[in-house]
Amino acid sequence: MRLVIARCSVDYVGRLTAHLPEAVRLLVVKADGSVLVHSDTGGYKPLMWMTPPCSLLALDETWTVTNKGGEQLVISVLEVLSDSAHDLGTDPGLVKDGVEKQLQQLLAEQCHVLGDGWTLVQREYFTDIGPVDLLCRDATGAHVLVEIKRVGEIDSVEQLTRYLQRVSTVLGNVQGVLAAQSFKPQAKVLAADRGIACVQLDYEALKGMESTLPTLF
Amino acid sequence: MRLVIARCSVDYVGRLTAHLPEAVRLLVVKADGSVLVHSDTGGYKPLMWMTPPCSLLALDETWTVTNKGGEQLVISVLEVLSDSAHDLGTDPGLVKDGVEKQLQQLLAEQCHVLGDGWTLVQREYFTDIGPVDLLCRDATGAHVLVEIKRVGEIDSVEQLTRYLQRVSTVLGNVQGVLAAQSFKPQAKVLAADRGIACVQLDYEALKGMESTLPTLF
DNA sequence: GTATGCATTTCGTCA
DNA sequence: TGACGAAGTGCATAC
Repeated sequence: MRLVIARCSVDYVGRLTAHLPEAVRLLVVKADGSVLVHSDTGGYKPLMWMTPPCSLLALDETWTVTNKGGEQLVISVLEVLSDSAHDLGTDPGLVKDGVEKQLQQLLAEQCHVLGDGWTLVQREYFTDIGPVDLLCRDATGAHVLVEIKRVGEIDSVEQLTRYLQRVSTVLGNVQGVLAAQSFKPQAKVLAADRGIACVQLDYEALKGMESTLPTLF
Repeated sequence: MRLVIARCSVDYVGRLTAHLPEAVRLLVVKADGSVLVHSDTGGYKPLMWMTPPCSLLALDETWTVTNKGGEQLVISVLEVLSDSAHDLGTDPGLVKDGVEKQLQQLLAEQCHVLGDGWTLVQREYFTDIGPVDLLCRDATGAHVLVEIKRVGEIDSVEQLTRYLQRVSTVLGNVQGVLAAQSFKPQAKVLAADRGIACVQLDYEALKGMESTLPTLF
């Protein structure tokens, strides 16, 4: 990894065209060839960048980073204030505890929180337009499709609507439930309009109940 | 901006929990307090990060970055290989040439490319569920709603469908057109099913015609 | 390789 | 400030 602090101007020509006027910035050249241009504010996102695979050609003060798609990042390095290289080795990668996946698993184990007497038929129930998070039966034995999100938005309602239409040709009349930790107002309105129930999830409560589950058996 | 190359392990507890085993990485502390942890591969996105506003507390080998929302990034700095600070000053920010906005403007000026004799009624036609990109009339004087995207996807069809339903109560029968530079196959299928036309846009041609327009008058 | 859906999405705009 | 939509979205995974 090469780190350069330099006064520079940058131009990007690709999916859009963009220009950075002359200023002092951090240039990061990673081992995989990717290049990041960072300023001292606005965390996370580089001002400009090129994702791998790409190649860097440095001729005098002009660095040109080119992509397979023909996108180009042209950096005019006007003054180098610092330039260092470091060998970091390969990164073991991160271990993360998913969000929606975990919600899905917790709800699969505890789908009674969606309604009394509800039972799980199948998790990741597959249709020809994609997998439904949960297929359940309510206390009367009727099928219910459950879509799980961290935030319930209008797209989630549309998605579930498509699943319901698709599945109804196989299972007959099927109810829909959108389960999420929070909901956007428009999503609630549209869901109500479509006859889809919105169930608010309490992540901590679900986790808490899960941890007590093993002791129950 | 402070740049540290260090052997470290990192933990994030917040919207999810994640862990990075010990390895050599780049730590970036920006002037606004934000912290980035980068490895030598996988451009653009940090392995872990904290976006501003946040505060960094460095006690011995343990750096703790805390967020207003209570999210925490805990970095165990085991060995410092390099540590430098640089004053970058404020960045003038970037100038970018929009994509969808520009497509919208170009089409507003040249909506005849959508169909012979078509005229623009209004750009950003406002409904109570959001603005429609273009409201036009075709050669017969019938109203047409135009939704413009860079890539036409299934969501675009759903969005336009909602607009059509909403607007039809005001303007009577209204046709819909989805205009984009490219289309996902499923979007085309759904659009056909909904009676919505898909028009493929040639960005370069639109720009070219625009540049010639002034000379025509 | 293309298509689909998630993301600690991030980031802007606007009511 | 909150909601909503776009992003050079990036990114993993399933087909």
